[in-house]
Amino acid sequence: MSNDFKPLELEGFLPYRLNVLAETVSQSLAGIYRRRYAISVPEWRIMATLGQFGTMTAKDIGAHSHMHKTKVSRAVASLEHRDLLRRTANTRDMRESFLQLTEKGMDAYRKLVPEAHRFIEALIAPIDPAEKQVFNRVLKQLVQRATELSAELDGPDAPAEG
Amino acid sequence: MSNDFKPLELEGFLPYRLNVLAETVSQSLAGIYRRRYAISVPEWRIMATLGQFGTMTAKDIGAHSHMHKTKVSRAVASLEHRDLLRRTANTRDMRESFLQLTEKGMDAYRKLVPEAHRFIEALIAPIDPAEKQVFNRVLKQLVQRATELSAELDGPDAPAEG
DNA sequence: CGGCAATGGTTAGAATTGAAACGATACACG
DNA sequence: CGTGTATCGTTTCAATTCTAACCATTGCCG
Repeated sequence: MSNDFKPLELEGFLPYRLNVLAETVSQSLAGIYRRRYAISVPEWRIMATLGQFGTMTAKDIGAHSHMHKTKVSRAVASLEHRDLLRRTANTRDMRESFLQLTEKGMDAYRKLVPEAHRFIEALIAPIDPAEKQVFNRVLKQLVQRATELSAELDGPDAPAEG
Repeated sequence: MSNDFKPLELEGFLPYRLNVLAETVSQSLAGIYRRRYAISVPEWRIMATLGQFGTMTAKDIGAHSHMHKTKVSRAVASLEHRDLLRRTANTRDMRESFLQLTEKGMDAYRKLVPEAHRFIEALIAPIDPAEKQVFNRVLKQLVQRATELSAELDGPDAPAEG
């Protein structure tokens, strides 16, 4: 067992840094949604998904927006309650229903999207375009790699040692 | 009113992507801490901070590790309860105390750190070294910019405009 | 000194979240 | 058909986390 102990600095530790960045960005942006439309992050994700695809089931929304089904369920209920979203029964399969934005929901969506774009612009303004591209590419690679690792570590193993 | 509506795709939306990455990475890594030592993320952050600096107050830990004081308070209590951390009164100011890892805490720390390093290695293995550097630089820029934006949006404003 | 605001840290209460249990529907298969 | 299993979505319960209130102590200033 090697005793060459490589120290760890939290502020340079990638998972920590990613969390801090994600949280800071999320908080700022969520503040915009919330202050102007009282929309939460889960609700925003649903609106973004429906705004993009028109009509979807709760399950598909969850898969696309990376959200747990209970989170989707609750956010959908909240949006429906506020007339931002409408359910339509799927007569072919009564377990699920089709979800879409109402006219009011579309209005909100059409106002939110440009604000989101502006926010992103402000965020990445100082980044060099070439580096931005690299960043995007690496980000994508990391997501893929993290997903693989997650599957590896989660699936097998777990021999409750110690 | 301009109708040139730039669509938004969630899967390409930076805040969303950052959240998904941070969460995936965090989950995987947290699984390692938890399975082997029953240590949570807040607890890990505290151990990492104390492992790096030796002795600190709860307030300083919070500042350094970007955690809310209640989170620090509870995680410290849990670590203390398990003899991984020790408090020492500050006789100069009885409101705070000095915190440090116990010998047992240091042992755990010394085992955790190499595992964390291995995890990071596995995570960034496929990334080109040059691009890795760029990624790091951009990541740092984004954190700074997000912090600025956060302060701007949070501090002033909020004139509840239509 | 003596009051009073500020600070470090804990505790209480409310909100958010995920796991597990559940109800309803659909599908497979004898 | 009729029974058993899988699936969609909701609800319930427990854990985590934030906001606020709080306690003890310190520092400021008259």
